Amino acid sequence: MNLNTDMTVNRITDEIWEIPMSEKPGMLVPARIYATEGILQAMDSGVFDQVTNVACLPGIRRYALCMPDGHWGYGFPIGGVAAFDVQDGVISPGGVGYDINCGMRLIRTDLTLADVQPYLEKLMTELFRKVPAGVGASGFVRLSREDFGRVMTHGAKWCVERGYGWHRDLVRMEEGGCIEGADPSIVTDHALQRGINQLGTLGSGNHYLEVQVVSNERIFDPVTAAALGITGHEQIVVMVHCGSRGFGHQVASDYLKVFEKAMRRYGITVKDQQLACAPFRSPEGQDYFSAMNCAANTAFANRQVITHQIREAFATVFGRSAEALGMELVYDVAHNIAKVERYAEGELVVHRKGATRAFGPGSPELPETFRQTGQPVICGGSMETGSYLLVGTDQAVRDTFGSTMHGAGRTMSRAQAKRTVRGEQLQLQMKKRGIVVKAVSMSGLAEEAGLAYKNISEVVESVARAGIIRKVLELRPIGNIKG
DNA sequence: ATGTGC
Repeated sequence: MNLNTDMTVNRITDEIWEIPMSEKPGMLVPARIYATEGILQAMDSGVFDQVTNVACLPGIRRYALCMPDGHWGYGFPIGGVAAFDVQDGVISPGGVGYDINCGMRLIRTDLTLADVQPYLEKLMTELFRKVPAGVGASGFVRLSREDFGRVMTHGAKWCVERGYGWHRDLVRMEEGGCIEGADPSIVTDHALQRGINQLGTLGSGNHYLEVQVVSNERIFDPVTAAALGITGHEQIVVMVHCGSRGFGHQVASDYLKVFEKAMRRYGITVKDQQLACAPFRSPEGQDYFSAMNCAANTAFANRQVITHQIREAFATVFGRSAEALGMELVYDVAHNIAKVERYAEGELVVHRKGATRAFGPGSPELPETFRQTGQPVICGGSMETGSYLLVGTDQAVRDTFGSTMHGAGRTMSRAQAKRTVRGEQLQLQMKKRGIVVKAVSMSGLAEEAGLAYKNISEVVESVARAGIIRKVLELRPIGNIKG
């Protein structure tokens, strides 16, 4: 087997690979990578280096994990999962990522492809107008400092109370769209200033809003699909990928600085400065956790306001209310977050960075709505290929701290993609293939070309065979809004 | 990801 590492990588099963503790001095647990052999061989050397660095962090339990969409990231690999004991373990901003509570949202409709096709251009124009996108974009919601504080503490709940969306949306979000223990007083003024005008904005990079169609022949589990509101027949859905924008970015930057100093104070050494961390129980650790939760709630709120704007755009174009169009939320799930969860080892701080929670039907944490199906997992592919709706399993809870993959995962750097693809040409080609793209930046569009990403079907297949999700259905894009 | 640099 030809891998991009000199380390010993042992095959545990066809989809689970383990790097033993003997491969790097200081490893406290083995590292495990979930991937088919093909995907493992394509993984960059950074994944092997970084996942074994994570395995050296104080208080880590069981394994440092990486999902099949994994690639090199800041300190931790993107696709990384690591759980630390709440008593003797650490919390690390690099294990969450700069975009705190970057996540996915899926909205169903009663519309079909035939209903939407004649109005697709008009719909995408209206969505592009109603959902501000691009670096530094401001939203339509004007907030006082007090109100922004409530967004930080109440998340999507604040939005719903202000008329941005429906009360029944809340049950269809991880944590009900509102994480407890967010204290706005420990957020810097700088972060507040950056975030206060960005509610309801998409952002840039790989963030997008996509109109998709359910491929009838690609419904793998019709019973679960129906339970989640998707019955097929070329049904139209809307997917949103975005996070906490400048606010979360500033929170991450602020605490990385704090943690670099704190590490010296607590005598913690790490393999890479980007793994800066602090004991979870320390004042610094608790402050970051609280500030991170402020950003996480802001991201839930951001996706909630965007949902409101999407519903308005559809209502305008189709001349019926969003309720009449059946625009119910399917689910909203984070893929950049740290959370305290209980496992066999006790209470752990589970870091998921480019990894999605995937609780199975047996999880008492899940609301009644999902106790039969398991928790929905939304995986966005590249804008040229498909996306997936999956559900978590009880095996994921046992094997991977209730975690799975989050998307296709890059194979090509942004710079390389820009050298290979021209945005204008890509937009034209996609139009010919029936995908209408509205983009703020043409170079940004080129960076997100499908050829820069792994084959999402193979990535999904890895985790399906490993038993840490069940496949529900695949979605195909027909319209995309990009920052 | 990001007022895409301290």
